[in-house]
Amino acid sequence: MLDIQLLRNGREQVAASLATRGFVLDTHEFTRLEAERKRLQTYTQTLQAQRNSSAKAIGIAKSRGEDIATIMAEVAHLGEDLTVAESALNILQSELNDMLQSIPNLPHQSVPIGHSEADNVELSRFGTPQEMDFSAQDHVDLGEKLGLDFEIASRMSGARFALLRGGVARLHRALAQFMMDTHTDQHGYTETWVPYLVNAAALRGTGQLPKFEEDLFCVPRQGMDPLYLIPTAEVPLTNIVREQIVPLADLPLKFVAHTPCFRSEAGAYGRDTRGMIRQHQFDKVELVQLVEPHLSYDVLETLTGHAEAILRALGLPYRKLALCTRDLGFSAAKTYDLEVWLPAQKTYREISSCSNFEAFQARRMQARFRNAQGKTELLHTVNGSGLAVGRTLVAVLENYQQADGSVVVPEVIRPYMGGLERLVP
RNA sequence: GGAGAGGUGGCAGAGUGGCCGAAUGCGCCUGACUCGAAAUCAGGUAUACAUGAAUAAUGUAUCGUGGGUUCAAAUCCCACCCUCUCCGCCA
Repeated sequence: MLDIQLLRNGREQVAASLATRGFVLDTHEFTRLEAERKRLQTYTQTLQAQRNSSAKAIGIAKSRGEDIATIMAEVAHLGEDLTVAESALNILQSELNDMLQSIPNLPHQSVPIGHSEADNVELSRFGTPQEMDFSAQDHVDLGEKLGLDFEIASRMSGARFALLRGGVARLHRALAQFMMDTHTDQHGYTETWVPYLVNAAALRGTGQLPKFEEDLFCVPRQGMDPLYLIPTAEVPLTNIVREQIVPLADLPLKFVAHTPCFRSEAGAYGRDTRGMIRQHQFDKVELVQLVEPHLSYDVLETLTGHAEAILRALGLPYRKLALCTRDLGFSAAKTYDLEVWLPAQKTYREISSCSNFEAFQARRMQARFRNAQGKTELLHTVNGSGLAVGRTLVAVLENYQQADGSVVVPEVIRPYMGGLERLVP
């Protein structure tokens, strides 16, 4: 959520900034709602002040045993007027709030302006795609003989699910373990285990609601509010500080969690239908940092570096992109994507997304810290995948495949595989 | 699932209809005393919003959440959420 002061004082600049990401801000509607709000709020508060002073006067008069009939007559009409004014104000404030909740974050000044994902800017590359003297198989063909099964999964769950068995299942687990160990032991994150079902308020806090309900799996409950399956551990990890005032000495807070993620992929019909690239359920290791505002852009760099460290350790070729304004997610002010090389597709595919949200999520969650002056101030939130485990499995299978259809286990993963060096069909 | 108890400021803990945004204690901040500290004494110490140039002033809201009763609600009524204790069930 944007600071409403920003909208009041700099409507046109805000609108111009939002336009670069393809969002049209209805400034007329905002101005209209604001004017109406101001009028109603001032009026309501005047009535409330009247009610309070009359009530006080009645209390005093009564305790002195004076006659209160005159004062009572004065306030006779007040209750009704107040009810009308309060409910009108409530309606208006929730309209204003709905509008505010639906406005995406402002892009940081360093974000390249662009009109589509083609305008994302490649910043760096690591590694060189391996020359193969045979034609590379994709992970579906390759994995079929190694325990990767889509057919069985689709029979029990439908499209966009996978079932792993044997060596591939173990490799998947080993990759996640390696990531968790690296981030806790070497990068200083606190291992965290979190709920996989969260309420609507938590999702509003990070920005998945109210606009993106169709992307989520909802679990209805008899007589209770529904819960949602988390689309990413960002939601529970970031909401750790919801409605908290964190002491300065505790910052930065650094959390890492390995969780399943659930996405309906409602808008992705026909995209990436083959293989494990786009699934309703996938595992991800997520990094979240909660930091002081002046540090958040430095932290975005180091956090992205933590994700890169995994790719480097695994020896997977990748590139780093700065997303352009149009490609930015709803809550993000700036995002780096890491894309891993997939030899069968002969292309780079997203495997991590690292973003600075500035105070956008913190304002929605009321997540604050006490600064050196003792004043409360909104935190900045920064997060990134470190990494998407399913896609990492795909990348390892495809990049480490051999002519005979076997797959070499990356060296750093072997200790997690009981020393196994190779997956053999 | 059954029975009971309870949710008040950074913390502890009073407050059962009216000068209660809330006693008192602890903590914290400022000052006095002191060479300095401790102890002691005095004062201060929530958040958000509105009007506003304002970190001025004034007003409004907030005692788990949402409704209701009333001129007036932390206090009375209803619903819900959460926590704790005991019993049952259970990975």
